[in-house]
Amino acid sequence: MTRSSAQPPARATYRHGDLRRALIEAGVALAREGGPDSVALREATRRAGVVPNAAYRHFASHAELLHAVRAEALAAVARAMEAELERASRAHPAGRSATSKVIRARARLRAVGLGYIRSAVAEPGLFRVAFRSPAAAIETSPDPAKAGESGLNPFELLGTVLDELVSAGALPAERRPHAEYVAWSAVHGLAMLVLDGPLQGAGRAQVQALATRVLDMVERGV
Amino acid sequence: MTRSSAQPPARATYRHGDLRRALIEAGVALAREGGPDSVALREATRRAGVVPNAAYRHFASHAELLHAVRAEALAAVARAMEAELERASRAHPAGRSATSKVIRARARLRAVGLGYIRSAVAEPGLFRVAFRSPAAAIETSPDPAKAGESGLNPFELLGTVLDELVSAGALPAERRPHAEYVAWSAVHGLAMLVLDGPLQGAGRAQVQALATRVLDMVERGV
DNA sequence: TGTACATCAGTGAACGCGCGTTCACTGATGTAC
DNA sequence: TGTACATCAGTGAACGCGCGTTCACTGATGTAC
Repeated sequence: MTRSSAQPPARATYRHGDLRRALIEAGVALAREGGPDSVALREATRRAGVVPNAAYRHFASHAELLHAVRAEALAAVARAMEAELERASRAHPAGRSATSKVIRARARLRAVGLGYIRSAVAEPGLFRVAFRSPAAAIETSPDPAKAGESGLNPFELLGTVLDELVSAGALPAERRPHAEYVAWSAVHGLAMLVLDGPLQGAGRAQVQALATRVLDMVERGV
Repeated sequence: MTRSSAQPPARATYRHGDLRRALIEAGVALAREGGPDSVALREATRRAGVVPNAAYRHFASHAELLHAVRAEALAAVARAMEAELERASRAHPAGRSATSKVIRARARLRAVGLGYIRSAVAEPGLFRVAFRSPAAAIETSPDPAKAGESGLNPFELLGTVLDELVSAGALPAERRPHAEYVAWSAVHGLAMLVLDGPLQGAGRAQVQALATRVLDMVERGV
Protein backbone atom coordinates (compact mmCIF):
# COMPACT_ATOMS: atom_id res chain seq x y z
CA MET A 1 0.00 0.00 0.00
CA THR A 2 1.52 3.29 -1.05
CA ARG A 3 1.57 6.05 1.45
CA SER A 4 0.37 9.38 0.08
CA SER A 5 3.03 12.05 0.36
CA ALA A 6 2.53 15.68 1.31
CA GLN A 7 -0.29 16.60 -1.06
CA PRO A 8 -2.49 18.97 0.93
CA PRO A 9 -5.96 17.55 0.22
CA ALA A 10 -6.73 14.01 1.39
CA ARG A 11 -4.24 11.72 2.99
CA ALA A 12 -4.39 7.95 2.58
CA THR A 13 -3.29 7.26 6.11
CA TYR A 14 -4.48 8.81 9.31
CA ARG A 15 -0.89 9.43 10.31
CA HIS A 16 1.01 11.74 8.08
CA GLY A 17 4.27 9.92 7.79
CA ASP A 18 6.72 12.71 8.32
CA LEU A 19 4.81 15.80 9.29
CA ARG A 20 7.82 17.49 10.81
CA ARG A 21 9.64 17.32 7.51
CA ALA A 22 6.54 18.39 5.59
CA LEU A 23 6.08 21.44 7.83
CA ILE A 24 9.68 22.50 7.41
CA GLU A 25 9.38 22.12 3.66
CA ALA A 26 6.16 24.13 3.60
CA GLY A 27 7.93 26.71 5.72
CA VAL A 28 10.80 26.86 3.27
CA ALA A 29 8.33 27.34 0.41
CA LEU A 30 6.66 30.15 2.33
CA ALA A 31 10.03 31.72 3.01
CA ARG A 32 10.80 31.59 -0.68
CA GLU A 33 7.54 33.30 -1.50
CA GLY A 34 7.55 36.08 1.06
CA GLY A 35 10.45 36.02 3.47
CA PRO A 36 10.34 35.75 7.27
CA ASP A 37 6.93 37.32 7.76
CA SER A 38 5.32 34.75 5.49
CA VAL A 39 6.49 31.77 7.47
CA ALA A 40 3.24 31.20 9.37
CA LEU A 41 2.63 28.07 11.32
CA ARG A 42 -1.02 27.95 10.28
CA GLU A 43 -0.26 28.26 6.59
CA ALA A 44 2.42 25.59 6.86
CA THR A 45 -0.05 23.13 8.37
CA ARG A 46 -2.57 24.04 5.69
CA ARG A 47 -0.05 23.15 3.02
CA ALA A 48 0.83 19.94 4.75
CA GLY A 49 -2.86 19.05 4.68
CA VAL A 50 -3.19 18.99 8.40
CA VAL A 51 -5.08 20.82 11.12
CA PRO A 52 -3.27 23.86 12.61
CA ASN A 53 -2.54 22.54 16.06
CA ALA A 54 -1.06 19.34 14.66
CA ALA A 55 2.13 21.33 14.31
CA TYR A 56 2.49 21.33 18.08
CA ARG A 57 3.35 17.64 18.02
CA HIS A 58 6.59 18.62 16.28
CA PHE A 59 7.37 22.19 17.24
CA ALA A 60 6.84 23.82 20.61
CA SER A 61 6.05 27.14 18.99
CA HIS A 62 6.05 29.13 15.82
CA ALA A 63 9.55 30.35 16.70
CA GLU A 64 10.82 26.79 16.73
CA LEU A 65 9.48 26.12 13.24
CA LEU A 66 11.02 29.33 11.99
CA HIS A 67 14.30 28.30 13.50
CA ALA A 68 14.23 25.02 11.59
CA VAL A 69 13.41 26.83 8.38
CA ARG A 70 16.27 29.20 9.02
CA ALA A 71 18.70 26.31 9.37
CA GLU A 72 17.51 25.07 6.00
CA ALA A 73 17.99 28.54 4.48
CA LEU A 74 21.52 28.79 5.86
CA ALA A 75 22.34 25.38 4.43
CA ALA A 76 21.12 26.55 1.01
CA VAL A 77 23.44 29.55 1.15
CA ALA A 78 26.29 27.29 2.21
CA ARG A 79 25.66 25.04 -0.78
CA ALA A 80 25.63 28.02 -3.15
CA MET A 81 28.98 29.06 -1.75
CA GLU A 82 30.35 25.57 -2.09
CA ALA A 83 29.27 25.45 -5.73
CA GLU A 84 31.19 28.64 -6.46
CA LEU A 85 34.17 27.39 -4.49
CA GLU A 86 34.17 24.22 -6.52
CA ARG A 87 34.16 26.19 -9.74
CA ALA A 88 36.97 28.47 -8.58
CA SER A 89 39.03 25.52 -7.48
CA ARG A 90 38.69 23.90 -10.89
CA ALA A 91 39.63 27.16 -12.62
CA HIS A 92 42.67 27.59 -10.39
CA PRO A 93 43.99 24.14 -9.46
CA ALA A 94 46.32 23.86 -6.53
CA GLY A 95 49.81 24.66 -7.79
CA ARG A 96 53.23 24.53 -6.23
CA SER A 97 54.43 28.07 -6.79
CA ALA A 98 53.73 30.75 -4.20
CA THR A 99 51.93 32.96 -6.68
CA SER A 100 49.64 30.19 -7.86
CA LYS A 101 48.70 29.58 -4.26
CA VAL A 102 47.90 33.24 -3.80
CA ILE A 103 45.83 33.33 -6.97
CA ARG A 104 43.92 30.27 -5.93
CA ALA A 105 43.25 31.59 -2.43
CA ARG A 106 42.07 34.92 -3.78
CA ALA A 107 39.80 33.22 -6.29
CA ARG A 108 38.32 31.14 -3.53
CA LEU A 109 37.66 34.22 -1.41
CA ARG A 110 35.86 35.80 -4.32
CA ALA A 111 33.92 32.61 -4.87
CA VAL A 112 32.61 32.66 -1.34
CA GLY A 113 31.44 36.22 -1.75
CA LEU A 114 29.94 35.58 -5.12
CA GLY A 115 28.05 32.55 -3.87
CA TYR A 116 26.66 34.64 -1.07
CA ILE A 117 25.42 37.41 -3.36
CA ARG A 118 24.13 34.97 -5.93
CA SER A 119 22.05 33.11 -3.43
CA ALA A 120 20.61 36.41 -2.22
CA VAL A 121 19.57 37.32 -5.74
CA ALA A 122 18.35 33.83 -6.59
CA GLU A 123 16.33 33.28 -3.43
CA PRO A 124 15.59 36.62 -1.78
CA GLY A 125 12.93 35.36 0.59
CA LEU A 126 14.99 32.45 1.79
CA PHE A 127 18.04 34.66 2.14
CA ARG A 128 16.11 37.11 4.31
CA VAL A 129 15.06 34.27 6.55
CA ALA A 130 18.66 33.17 6.84
CA PHE A 131 20.15 36.53 7.72
CA ARG A 132 17.45 38.93 8.70
CA SER A 133 15.35 36.96 11.11
CA PRO A 134 15.06 37.75 14.78
CA ALA A 135 17.83 36.11 16.78
CA ALA A 136 20.13 35.35 13.91
CA ALA A 137 22.88 35.80 16.43
CA ILE A 138 24.51 32.45 16.70
CA GLU A 139 25.09 31.15 13.22
CA THR A 140 28.77 31.38 13.75
CA SER A 141 28.59 28.27 15.89
CA PRO A 142 28.82 24.93 14.08
CA ASP A 143 25.54 23.13 13.48
CA PRO A 144 25.16 20.44 10.82
CA ALA A 145 21.61 21.57 10.09
CA LYS A 146 22.93 24.90 8.88
CA ALA A 147 25.79 23.52 6.82
CA GLY A 148 26.29 22.51 3.21
CA GLU A 149 27.86 19.34 1.81
CA SER A 150 31.20 20.20 3.35
CA GLY A 151 29.66 20.29 6.79
CA LEU A 152 30.54 23.95 7.14
CA ASN A 153 28.04 26.79 7.52
CA PRO A 154 28.45 30.04 5.55
CA PHE A 155 30.45 31.69 8.30
CA GLU A 156 32.81 28.76 8.58
CA LEU A 157 33.29 28.63 4.82
CA LEU A 158 34.34 32.25 4.83
CA GLY A 159 36.69 31.59 7.72
CA THR A 160 38.25 28.71 5.85
CA VAL A 161 39.14 30.73 2.77
CA LEU A 162 40.52 33.52 4.94
CA ASP A 163 42.76 30.97 6.58
CA GLU A 164 43.87 29.82 3.15
CA LEU A 165 44.66 33.42 2.28
CA VAL A 166 46.89 33.66 5.34
CA SER A 167 48.74 30.43 4.66
CA ALA A 168 49.22 31.49 1.02
CA GLY A 169 50.81 34.65 2.33
CA ALA A 170 48.20 36.93 0.79
CA LEU A 171 46.84 38.15 4.11
CA PRO A 172 49.07 39.20 7.02
CA ALA A 173 48.30 37.01 10.01
CA GLU A 174 47.71 40.00 12.27
CA ARG A 175 44.81 41.07 10.08
CA ARG A 176 43.20 37.65 10.18
CA PRO A 177 41.25 37.99 13.46
CA HIS A 178 37.70 39.17 12.81
CA ALA A 179 38.44 39.54 9.12
CA GLU A 180 35.26 37.51 8.53
CA TYR A 181 33.18 40.40 9.66
CA VAL A 182 34.96 42.90 7.48
CA ALA A 183 34.61 40.82 4.35
CA TRP A 184 31.13 39.77 5.27
CA SER A 185 30.02 43.36 5.79
CA ALA A 186 30.82 44.19 2.19
CA VAL A 187 29.00 41.35 0.52
CA HIS A 188 26.16 41.36 3.01
CA GLY A 189 25.63 45.06 2.46
CA LEU A 190 25.48 44.64 -1.27
CA ALA A 191 23.03 41.77 -0.90
CA MET A 192 20.79 43.86 1.33
CA LEU A 193 20.90 46.91 -0.92
CA VAL A 194 19.84 44.71 -3.79
CA LEU A 195 17.14 42.92 -1.85
CA ASP A 196 15.60 45.63 0.28
CA GLY A 197 17.41 48.81 -0.57
CA PRO A 198 17.93 51.29 -3.36
CA LEU A 199 19.27 48.62 -5.70
CA GLN A 200 15.99 46.72 -5.68
CA GLY A 201 15.33 47.58 -9.29
CA ALA A 202 18.85 46.88 -10.49
CA GLY A 203 19.27 44.40 -13.32
CA ARG A 204 21.26 41.22 -13.27
CA ALA A 205 24.16 42.77 -15.15
CA GLN A 206 24.39 45.79 -12.88
CA VAL A 207 24.37 43.62 -9.78
CA GLN A 208 27.08 41.44 -11.26
CA ALA A 209 29.18 44.52 -12.05
CA LEU A 210 28.75 45.88 -8.55
CA ALA A 211 29.54 42.49 -7.07
CA THR A 212 32.84 42.51 -8.95
CA ARG A 213 33.71 45.93 -7.61
CA VAL A 214 32.73 45.06 -4.07
CA LEU A 215 34.83 41.91 -4.25
CA ASP A 216 37.72 43.97 -5.60
CA MET A 217 37.37 46.19 -2.58
CA VAL A 218 37.36 43.20 -0.24
CA GLU A 219 40.38 41.68 -1.90
CA ARG A 220 42.32 44.90 -1.75
CA GLY A 221 41.11 46.09 1.61
CA VAL A 222 40.50 43.21 3.95
CA MET B 1 -6.73 79.50 25.94
CA THR B 2 -3.99 76.89 25.72
CA ARG B 3 -4.52 74.07 23.33
CA SER B 4 -3.69 70.67 24.77
CA SER B 5 -0.85 69.08 22.90
CA ALA B 6 -0.48 65.43 21.98
CA GLN B 7 -1.16 63.86 25.39
CA PRO B 8 -3.20 60.75 24.64
CA PRO B 9 -6.08 61.06 27.11
CA ALA B 10 -8.39 64.07 26.87
CA ARG B 11 -8.08 66.86 24.41
CA ALA B 12 -9.17 70.42 25.17
CA THR B 13 -10.46 71.03 21.70
CA TYR B 14 -12.58 68.86 19.49
CA ARG B 15 -10.16 69.38 16.68
CA HIS B 16 -6.70 68.05 17.31
CA GLY B 17 -4.59 70.87 15.99
CA ASP B 18 -2.04 68.99 13.97
CA LEU B 19 -3.01 65.38 13.89
CA ARG B 20 -0.91 64.62 10.84
CA ARG B 21 2.21 65.71 12.68
CA ALA B 22 1.16 63.90 15.84
CA LEU B 23 0.62 60.66 13.92
CA ILE B 24 4.00 60.89 12.26
CA GLU B 25 5.63 61.51 15.60
CA ALA B 26 3.83 58.59 17.16
CA GLY B 27 4.93 56.53 14.18
CA VAL B 28 8.53 57.58 14.72
CA ALA B 29 8.28 56.62 18.38
CA LEU B 30 6.89 53.22 17.39
CA ALA B 31 9.67 52.80 14.86
CA ARG B 32 12.20 53.53 17.57
CA GLU B 33 10.65 50.93 19.82
CA GLY B 34 10.22 48.08 17.40
CA GLY B 35 11.17 48.83 13.83
CA PRO B 36 8.99 48.66 10.73
CA ASP B 37 6.58 46.01 11.98
CA SER B 38 5.69 48.12 14.99
CA VAL B 39 4.55 51.12 13.01
CA ALA B 40 0.84 50.38 13.20
CA LEU B 41 -1.73 52.92 12.20
CA ARG B 42 -4.05 51.95 15.03
CA GLU B 43 -1.38 52.27 17.68
CA ALA B 44 -0.32 55.64 16.29
CA THR B 45 -3.86 56.98 16.59
CA ARG B 46 -4.11 55.56 20.09
CA ARG B 47 -1.02 57.50 21.07
CA ALA B 48 -2.33 60.62 19.45
CA GLY B 49 -5.47 60.26 21.57
CA VAL B 50 -7.72 59.84 18.60
CA VAL B 51 -10.03 57.22 17.15
CA PRO B 52 -8.42 54.81 14.65
CA ASN B 53 -10.11 55.95 11.48
CA ALA B 54 -9.27 59.58 12.17
CA ALA B 55 -5.94 58.79 10.58
CA TYR B 56 -7.64 58.51 7.24
CA ARG B 57 -8.18 62.27 7.16
CA HIS B 58 -4.42 62.60 6.82
CA PHE B 59 -3.13 59.41 5.26
CA ALA B 60 -4.77 57.37 2.55
CA SER B 61 -3.44 54.15 4.03
CA HIS B 62 -1.09 52.61 6.49
CA ALA B 63 1.57 52.53 3.78
CA GLU B 64 1.38 56.27 3.41
CA LEU B 65 1.96 56.81 7.11
CA LEU B 66 4.89 54.42 7.04
CA HIS B 67 6.30 56.32 4.12
CA ALA B 68 6.17 59.58 6.06
CA VAL B 69 7.85 57.93 9.04
CA ARG B 70 10.53 56.59 6.74
CA ALA B 71 11.28 60.06 5.44
CA GLU B 72 11.73 61.18 9.03
CA ALA B 73 14.05 58.25 9.71
CA LEU B 74 16.17 59.03 6.66
CA ALA B 75 16.44 62.64 7.75
CA ALA B 76 17.67 61.48 11.15
CA VAL B 77 20.41 59.42 9.53
CA ALA B 78 21.34 62.37 7.34
CA ARG B 79 21.69 64.57 10.42
CA ALA B 80 23.90 61.98 12.13
CA MET B 81 26.11 61.97 9.06
CA GLU B 82 26.22 65.75 8.97
CA ALA B 83 27.26 65.84 12.61
CA GLU B 84 30.21 63.55 11.90
CA LEU B 85 31.07 65.52 8.78
CA GLU B 86 31.13 68.68 10.82
CA ARG B 87 33.47 67.15 13.33
CA ALA B 88 35.80 65.81 10.62
CA SER B 89 35.85 69.19 8.89
CA ARG B 90 36.88 70.89 12.10
CA ALA B 91 39.59 68.32 12.73
CA HIS B 92 40.92 68.71 9.18
CA PRO B 93 40.32 72.30 8.05
CA ALA B 94 40.46 73.03 4.36
CA GLY B 95 44.12 73.55 3.48
CA ARG B 96 45.95 74.63 0.36
CA SER B 97 48.33 71.75 -0.14
CA ALA B 98 47.29 68.76 -2.21
CA THR B 99 47.96 66.33 0.63
CA SER B 100 45.89 68.30 3.10
CA LYS B 101 43.00 68.19 0.63
CA VAL B 102 43.35 64.45 0.32
CA ILE B 103 43.46 64.02 4.07
CA ARG B 104 40.40 66.16 4.51
CA ALA B 105 38.44 64.36 1.80
CA ARG B 106 39.33 60.98 3.24
CA ALA B 107 38.36 62.08 6.71
CA ARG B 108 35.03 63.27 5.39
CA LEU B 109 34.40 59.96 3.66
CA ARG B 110 35.07 58.16 6.91
CA ALA B 111 32.81 60.58 8.70
CA VAL B 112 29.91 59.75 6.44
CA GLY B 113 30.40 56.06 7.03
CA LEU B 114 30.82 56.50 10.74
CA GLY B 115 27.67 58.61 10.98
CA TYR B 116 25.80 55.89 9.17
CA ILE B 117 26.95 53.13 11.46
CA ARG B 118 26.52 55.24 14.57
CA SER B 119 22.94 56.05 13.75
CA ALA B 120 22.26 52.37 13.16
CA VAL B 121 23.62 51.52 16.59
CA ALA B 122 21.98 54.48 18.30
CA GLU B 123 18.52 54.03 16.77
CA PRO B 124 18.19 50.49 15.46
CA GLY B 125 14.44 50.56 14.98
CA LEU B 126 14.44 53.85 13.17
CA PHE B 127 17.36 52.73 11.06
CA ARG B 128 15.52 49.59 10.02
CA VAL B 129 12.56 51.67 8.96
CA ALA B 130 14.84 53.88 6.92
CA PHE B 131 16.66 51.13 5.07
CA ARG B 132 14.85 47.89 5.43
CA SER B 133 11.27 48.81 4.72
CA PRO B 134 9.36 47.58 1.70
CA ALA B 135 9.91 49.83 -1.29
CA ALA B 136 12.99 51.58 -0.01
CA ALA B 137 13.92 51.83 -3.65
CA ILE B 138 13.97 55.52 -4.39
CA GLU B 139 15.83 57.23 -1.62
CA THR B 140 18.49 58.19 -4.07
CA SER B 141 16.17 60.85 -5.47
CA PRO B 142 16.22 64.25 -3.77
CA ASP B 143 13.38 64.91 -1.34
CA PRO B 144 13.60 67.56 1.39
CA ALA B 145 11.58 65.39 3.76
CA LYS B 146 14.37 62.83 3.74
CA ALA B 147 17.24 65.29 4.10
CA GLY B 148 19.22 66.75 6.96
CA GLU B 149 20.15 70.37 7.63
CA SER B 150 22.19 70.54 4.46
CA GLY B 151 19.20 69.60 2.37
CA LEU B 152 20.90 66.42 1.27
CA ASN B 153 19.70 62.90 2.00
CA PRO B 154 22.14 60.17 3.10
CA PHE B 155 22.78 58.99 -0.42
CA GLU B 156 23.50 62.50 -1.63
CA LEU B 157 25.83 63.15 1.29
CA LEU B 158 27.84 60.08 0.36
CA GLY B 159 27.92 61.19 -3.26
CA THR B 160 29.18 64.61 -2.22
CA VAL B 161 32.18 63.29 -0.31
CA LEU B 162 33.03 60.91 -3.13
CA ASP B 163 33.07 63.90 -5.47
CA GLU B 164 35.38 65.66 -3.04
CA LEU B 165 37.63 62.63 -3.08
CA VAL B 166 37.83 62.82 -6.86
CA SER B 167 38.58 66.53 -6.97
CA ALA B 168 41.20 66.09 -4.27
CA GLY B 169 42.82 63.52 -6.52
CA ALA B 170 42.35 60.67 -4.06
CA LEU B 171 39.92 58.74 -6.26
CA PRO B 172 40.45 58.18 -9.99
CA ALA B 173 37.55 59.69 -11.88
CA GLU B 174 36.87 56.47 -13.75
CA ARG B 175 36.15 54.71 -10.48
CA ARG B 176 33.70 57.37 -9.37
CA PRO B 177 30.54 56.12 -11.11
CA HIS B 178 28.48 53.91 -8.81
CA ALA B 179 31.15 54.17 -6.14
CA GLU B 180 28.32 55.09 -3.77
CA TYR B 181 27.05 51.56 -3.89
CA VAL B 182 30.43 50.03 -3.26
CA ALA B 183 31.14 52.19 -0.23
CA TRP B 184 27.57 51.93 0.96
CA SER B 185 27.63 48.14 0.77
CA ALA B 186 30.44 47.98 3.26
CA VAL B 187 28.96 50.22 5.93
CA HIS B 188 25.44 49.01 5.35
CA GLY B 189 26.54 45.43 5.72
CA LEU B 190 28.27 46.14 8.98
CA ALA B 191 25.22 47.98 10.25
CA MET B 192 22.97 45.08 9.36
CA LEU B 193 25.25 42.47 10.88
CA VAL B 194 25.23 44.45 14.09
CA LEU B 195 21.50 45.06 14.08
CA ASP B 196 20.04 41.80 12.81
CA GLY B 197 22.96 39.51 12.24
CA PRO B 198 25.66 37.62 14.08
CA LEU B 199 27.08 40.79 15.61
CA GLN B 200 23.90 41.49 17.53
CA GLY B 201 25.57 40.83 20.84
CA ALA B 202 28.73 42.76 20.04
CA GLY B 203 29.76 45.48 22.45
CA ARG B 204 30.23 49.13 21.64
CA ALA B 205 34.01 48.83 21.54
CA GLN B 206 33.97 45.84 19.22
CA VAL B 207 31.59 47.57 16.83
CA GLN B 208 33.80 50.65 16.86
CA ALA B 209 36.86 48.53 16.10
CA LEU B 210 35.12 46.77 13.24
CA ALA B 211 33.82 50.08 11.90
CA THR B 212 37.39 51.31 11.75
CA ARG B 213 38.49 48.26 9.83
CA VAL B 214 35.56 48.41 7.45
CA LEU B 215 36.25 52.07 6.79
CA ASP B 216 39.91 51.22 6.19
CA MET B 217 38.77 48.75 3.60
CA VAL B 218 36.51 51.31 1.94
CA GLU B 219 39.25 53.89 1.89
CA ARG B 220 41.72 51.47 0.40
CA GLY B 221 39.41 49.66 -1.91
CA VAL B 222 36.73 51.93 -3.27
C1' DT C 1 0.41 -16.24 15.46
C1' DG C 2 -3.26 -13.79 17.89
C1' DT C 3 -5.21 -10.54 21.09
C1' DA C 4 -5.33 -6.44 24.70
C1' DC C 5 -3.78 -2.35 25.46
C1' DA C 6 -0.82 1.81 26.00
C1' DT C 7 1.03 5.29 23.22
C1' DC C 8 0.73 9.33 20.84
C1' DA C 9 -0.10 11.67 16.08
C1' DG C 10 -3.58 14.13 14.27
C1' DT C 11 -8.76 16.08 14.93
C1' DG C 12 -12.40 19.49 16.04
C1' DA C 13 -13.72 23.47 18.11
C1' DA C 14 -12.72 27.47 20.14
C1' DC C 15 -10.11 31.56 22.46
C1' DG C 16 -8.37 36.30 22.15
C1' DC C 17 -5.40 39.35 19.70
C1' DG C 18 -4.37 43.50 16.91
C1' DC C 19 -4.62 44.77 12.63
C1' DG C 20 -6.38 47.80 8.37
C1' DT C 21 -10.38 49.63 6.61
C1' DT C 22 -15.43 51.17 5.68
C1' DC C 23 -19.77 53.31 6.99
C1' DA C 24 -22.92 56.88 8.44
C1' DC C 25 -22.63 60.38 11.93
C1' DT C 26 -21.69 64.90 14.72
C1' DG C 27 -20.04 69.00 16.02
C1' DA C 28 -16.39 72.83 15.77
C1' DT C 29 -14.56 76.05 12.60
C1' DG C 30 -14.33 79.84 9.52
C1' DT C 31 -16.36 82.23 5.60
C1' DA C 32 -20.16 84.80 2.97
C1' DC C 33 -23.55 87.78 3.41
C1' DT D 1 -20.53 93.37 14.10
C1' DG D 2 -23.83 89.63 13.76
C1' DT D 3 -25.94 85.55 11.84
C1' DA D 4 -26.56 81.27 8.48
C1' DC D 5 -24.36 77.88 6.60
C1' DA D 6 -20.91 74.94 4.18
C1' DT D 7 -16.83 72.55 5.21
C1' DC D 8 -14.47 68.93 6.99
C1' DA D 9 -11.83 66.93 11.21
C1' DG D 10 -12.78 63.68 14.35
C1' DT D 11 -16.52 60.05 16.36
C1' DG D 12 -18.80 55.55 17.07
C1' DA D 13 -19.61 51.16 15.65
C1' DA D 14 -18.61 47.52 13.02
C1' DC D 15 -16.45 44.31 9.29
C1' DG D 16 -13.35 40.47 8.16
C1' DC D 17 -8.71 38.80 8.33
C1' DG D 18 -5.06 35.57 9.69
C1' DC D 19 -2.51 34.71 13.30
C1' DG D 20 -0.61 31.69 17.54
C1' DT D 21 -2.19 28.80 20.97
C1' DT D 22 -5.16 25.78 24.27
C1' DC D 23 -8.48 22.18 25.24
C1' DA D 24 -10.53 17.65 25.33
C1' DC D 25 -11.06 14.14 21.91
C1' DT D 26 -10.30 9.95 18.59
C1' DG D 27 -8.36 6.51 16.20
C1' DA D 28 -4.13 4.19 14.05
C1' DT D 29 0.05 2.09 15.45
C1' DG D 30 3.15 -1.09 17.52
C1' DT D 31 4.43 -3.62 21.65
C1' DA D 32 3.72 -7.07 25.57
C1' DC D 33 1.89 -11.08 26.64
